[in-house]
Amino acid sequence: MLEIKPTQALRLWREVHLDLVRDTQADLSVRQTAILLTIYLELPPHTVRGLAARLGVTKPVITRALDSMGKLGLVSRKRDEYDKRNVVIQRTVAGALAVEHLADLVTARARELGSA
Amino acid sequence: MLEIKPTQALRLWREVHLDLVRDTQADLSVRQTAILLTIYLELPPHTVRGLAARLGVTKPVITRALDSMGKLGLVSRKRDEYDKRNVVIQRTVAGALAVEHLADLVTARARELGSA
DNA sequence: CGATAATGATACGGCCCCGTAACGATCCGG
DNA sequence: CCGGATCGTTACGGGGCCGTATCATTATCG
Repeated sequence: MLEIKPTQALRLWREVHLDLVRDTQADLSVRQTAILLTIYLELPPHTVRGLAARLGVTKPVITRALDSMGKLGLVSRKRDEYDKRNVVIQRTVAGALAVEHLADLVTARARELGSA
Repeated sequence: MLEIKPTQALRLWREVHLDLVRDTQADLSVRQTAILLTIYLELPPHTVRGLAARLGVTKPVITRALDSMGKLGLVSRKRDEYDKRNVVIQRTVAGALAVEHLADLVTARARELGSA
């Protein structure tokens, strides 16, 4: 349970987004961010279909997001050996670092907030 | 000053992003979000050049963002009558509502967070 | 005045994402 | 064994955003 006022929420959101813009690297879309965090916060295993249902989007959205985030080294894919139709999405070191970095940004900006 | 743990920060970020994905409408980019919130949180007047400098991006980025957000009715533009080179960016009712809606999302999700 | 600077907009080529529809591969039930 | 269901991927047409370079308009200053 975390108490936060509307004005604080907006300032927090803005500051972190400014940080993300300045971070030349990561320019993930809203969808990609939601996918990445779901992979790193929810219990494995993760599948394309599962993520699509979880986010309320179509499967190609997940496939493409995994393609692009895979190029960035944020996630990786592996065929499920027991049901070769499935693909298991796996975490990577780079992905874990990116998620951790995001957490740092948010907590740091939150700490700076006045009570207004 | 707002105390928030890294795990809470990530869960908050994820939940709000999931909400944004499900909100069929707004699919603003990170840059657009930063621009919108800057316009609505910082004191006017706002200019293209000022926003570009504030965000550390080039002017065309701002122009294009204003184009697309203008189509969505989130902001509007007006020539500065005292220096006709300048364009003054103005807030709109729809934009204010969108910002307020975002604040609601963040505060609501924050309130749901456990202490983990 | 005229030259220079400053502002925002536009043109271009490139890349990424979207939704729909179709596809190959794999599993499963009769 | 084979037809149908399920999985993830790919193809297609369309649209958006990017960075660089350039532009027209307006202001400034000698």
